[in-house]
Amino acid sequence: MTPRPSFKIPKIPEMTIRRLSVYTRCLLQLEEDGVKTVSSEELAERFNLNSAQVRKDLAYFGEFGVRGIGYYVSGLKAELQRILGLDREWQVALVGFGNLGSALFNYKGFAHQGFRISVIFDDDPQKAGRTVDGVPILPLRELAQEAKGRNLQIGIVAVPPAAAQAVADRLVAAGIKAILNFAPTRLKVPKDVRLQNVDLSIELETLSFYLAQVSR
Amino acid sequence: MTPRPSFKIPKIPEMTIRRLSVYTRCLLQLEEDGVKTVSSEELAERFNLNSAQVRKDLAYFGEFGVRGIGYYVSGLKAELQRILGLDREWQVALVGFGNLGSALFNYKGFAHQGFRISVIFDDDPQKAGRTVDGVPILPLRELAQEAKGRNLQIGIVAVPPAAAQAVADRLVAAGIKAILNFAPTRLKVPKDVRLQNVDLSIELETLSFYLAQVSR
DNA sequence: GTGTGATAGTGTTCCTGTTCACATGGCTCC
DNA sequence: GGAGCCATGTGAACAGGAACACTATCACAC
Ligand SMILES: NC(=O)c1ccc[n+]([C@@H]2O[C@H](COP(=O)([O-])OP(=O)(O)OC[C@H]3O[C@@H](n4cnc5c(N)ncnc54)[C@H](O)[C@@H]3O)[C@@H](O)[C@H]2O)c1
Ligand SMILES: NC(=O)c1ccc[n+]([C@@H]2O[C@H](COP(=O)([O-])OP(=O)(O)OC[C@H]3O[C@@H](n4cnc5c(N)ncnc54)[C@H](O)[C@@H]3O)[C@@H](O)[C@H]2O)c1
Repeated sequence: MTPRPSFKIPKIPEMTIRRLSVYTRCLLQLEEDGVKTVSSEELAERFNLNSAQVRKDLAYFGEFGVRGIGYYVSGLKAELQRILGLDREWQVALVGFGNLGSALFNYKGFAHQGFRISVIFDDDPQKAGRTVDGVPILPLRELAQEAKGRNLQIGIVAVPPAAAQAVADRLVAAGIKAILNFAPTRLKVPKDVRLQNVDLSIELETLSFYLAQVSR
Repeated sequence: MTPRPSFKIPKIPEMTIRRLSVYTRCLLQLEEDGVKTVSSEELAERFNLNSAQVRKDLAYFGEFGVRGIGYYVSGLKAELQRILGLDREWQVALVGFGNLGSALFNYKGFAHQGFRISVIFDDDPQKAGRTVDGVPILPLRELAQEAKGRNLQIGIVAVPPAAAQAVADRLVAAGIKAILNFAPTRLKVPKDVRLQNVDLSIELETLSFYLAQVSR
């Protein structure tokens, strides 16, 4: 019944994955600083969370630690990068090259982690046809053929809310299995497509809720 | 002991607040479409979640519904906006006017929800001193005095990771109680300051984890 | 005014994720 | 080579949020 490979994966909590990401970043820093080993306790206090949490998160994927010592920084870093799929390059399609889309494109941090925006789609005739930093901007209708030719694996949706579902449908139809959505819309996608939403309004409204509470 | 007003607030789950935000957006749409009432069931299926969830979320704050009918769209919308603090205008300070900062500034959606970016801080001498759309860009050192004069309540951190903690410290020192952080850094702030992080690397890495899993 | 149907509100159960606590087991030093 | 150390890995307790199922309540029809 499960579409997952059968050999393992005892169901990993979503939050664990997010923390792995954070640990990885921390390990990169530690490695740079020349630190060789780190304990779950040390790692935990940097993010003020529980050391058992850290151990449990890591133990989902294997026994990376050494009792009495801790974890070897570069070994663990490599393991986590492999687990998170950061040991390879992902081809990313950016859809929507407006305010947000261009900010994302110009941000160099993603490329360092192996996320390569190799093509941009935008239906604005002023933009489509141009090239930025050697990356072509194409009309959305060319998505299907480009997806295959470029082996696109991740789609970023940075178009206005009204266009978001249509764009997502196209991405899905093109065989893309992972979508990062910035539009404030609840997109419908098939179960085998992983959807991650970033909704800045929610973040701001959480803040204003808090402020409204304390100022009442 | 609790700094919260004593009359109510039986501890609201974080996720409830985030959902209120989503409900509000949906209600705005429904109102626009001329829909007068909506049931918890209808509301729930739009986000594929449970109708009991919706009712419980709303019941934390009062009895807004009418049994046998559902919720009156515009009444509920107004209530939720009040609860989320969207019935007033918040003064927002944007720190860092680079790729991301300018995308956020140019986005008009926030202003409609009452979040007004009334001043920008950036230490780049090429930027500081200028004005964009009537909003001044100032060096960070002027934060303290501006915070009082402009009654700044929310700070957005959009500077490089290395500068983020220093900026956050300044925001805190200036009396700002709510911070939205885009830098991939775990900021340390006092307990009475509400911190909301948006970490796009985590979102992308969650996607690549998923892709790496299924392709194994 | 009363009956009926529909839906909100809520106590309880269930389940997932977090924390605790301890036994396990590799490393080091004598 | 054995003893002691010390941080890991993990089963069990705990907590908090989500789902369920039931009861109370309201609108409306007759
Ligand atoms: N900019 C921000 O800071 C910000 C903040 C929060 C949310 N968002 C959301 O992110 C999304 C993008 O925001 P933005 O500010 O970049 O908007 P924008 O209007 O600046 O850019 C949208 C781009 O999408 C393109 N586009 C429109 N329809 C398209 C289609 N069907 N196919 C291909 N391209 C299409 C447009 O040509 C334009 O270039 C929006 O959904 C917005 O709500 C943005
Ligand atoms: N742009 C993106 O899409 C993106 C994506 C993910 C994360 N981020 C994060 O968001 C933050 C901003 O990214 P960006 O791409 O806009 O960077 P950027 O370099 O384009 O802009 C940073 C701005 O901050 C200003 N600044 C630097 N130090 C400052 C200080 N001490 N005080 C005041 N201003 C200062 C700089 O002058 C510059 O204008 C970074 O932390 C980055 O990691 C950005």
